[in-house]
Amino acid sequence: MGNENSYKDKKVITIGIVRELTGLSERQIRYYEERKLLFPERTAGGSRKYSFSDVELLMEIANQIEDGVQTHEIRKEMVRKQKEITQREVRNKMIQGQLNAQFGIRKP
Amino acid sequence: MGNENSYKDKKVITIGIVRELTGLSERQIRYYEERKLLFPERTAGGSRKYSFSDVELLMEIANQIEDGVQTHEIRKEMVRKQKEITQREVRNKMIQGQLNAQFGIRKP
DNA sequence: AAAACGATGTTAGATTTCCTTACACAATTG
DNA sequence: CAATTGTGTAAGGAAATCTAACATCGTTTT
Repeated sequence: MGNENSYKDKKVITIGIVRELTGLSERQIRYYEERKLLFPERTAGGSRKYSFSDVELLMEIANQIEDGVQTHEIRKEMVRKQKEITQREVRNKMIQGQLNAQFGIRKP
Repeated sequence: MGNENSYKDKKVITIGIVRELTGLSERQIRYYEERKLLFPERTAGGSRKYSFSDVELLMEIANQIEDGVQTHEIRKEMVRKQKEITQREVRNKMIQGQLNAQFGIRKP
């Protein structure tokens, strides 16, 4: 269940490299953060750190922007998708709870 | 055959992050490069860029050093292993060539 | 023993990278 | 028309990185 996605999601890439990888300007990258489309971490000194997932996300964002979609719309869709995922997880957890109640608890 | 290793081998991590990830000092990281144990790329401005593979390699190096192995020995072993791999590849390529010669060429 | 080597720390000064804030402006939206 | 959106650019400062050099100290070689 836990992903061996250790690399893809690790926040280790500075904004300059992200610029190189995506072709976006630093201004754009920071702006999309301001619009709450992605959430880089920070070094102790305050520099942003991104993951490969972030890079991929940025490229998708860039495509949507190019198609005339506004950041606000992009965000709405992202939140919607995330809610879906979270709800599925909650449901699964509940089902798991039921199963544990029925079969998981053995008398000693 | 080609690895979907797009992330692991991509050189995108600056030395400060590598320091955090490995616990080594920047001095050490640069020194091991001087001893030809790893080969970061550079940004346009000259900053070093490492991959996750490099980070893993650095941790292995750190272990060996701790065991009293010298960089020179580490390098010899690395070269040996690499030669092995290369030779296997050459062999495979030759075999592939033979197979193509026998079966790959069809008359039209 | 003296000299050389190996591994690492530290310092210094220069350069690069990154940060925030602010202003500008064109295009789109309400 | 007023507000919002998306982006560029500039300024000034702080953080991160670079190279080169010198210092230390343990180990190896001569």
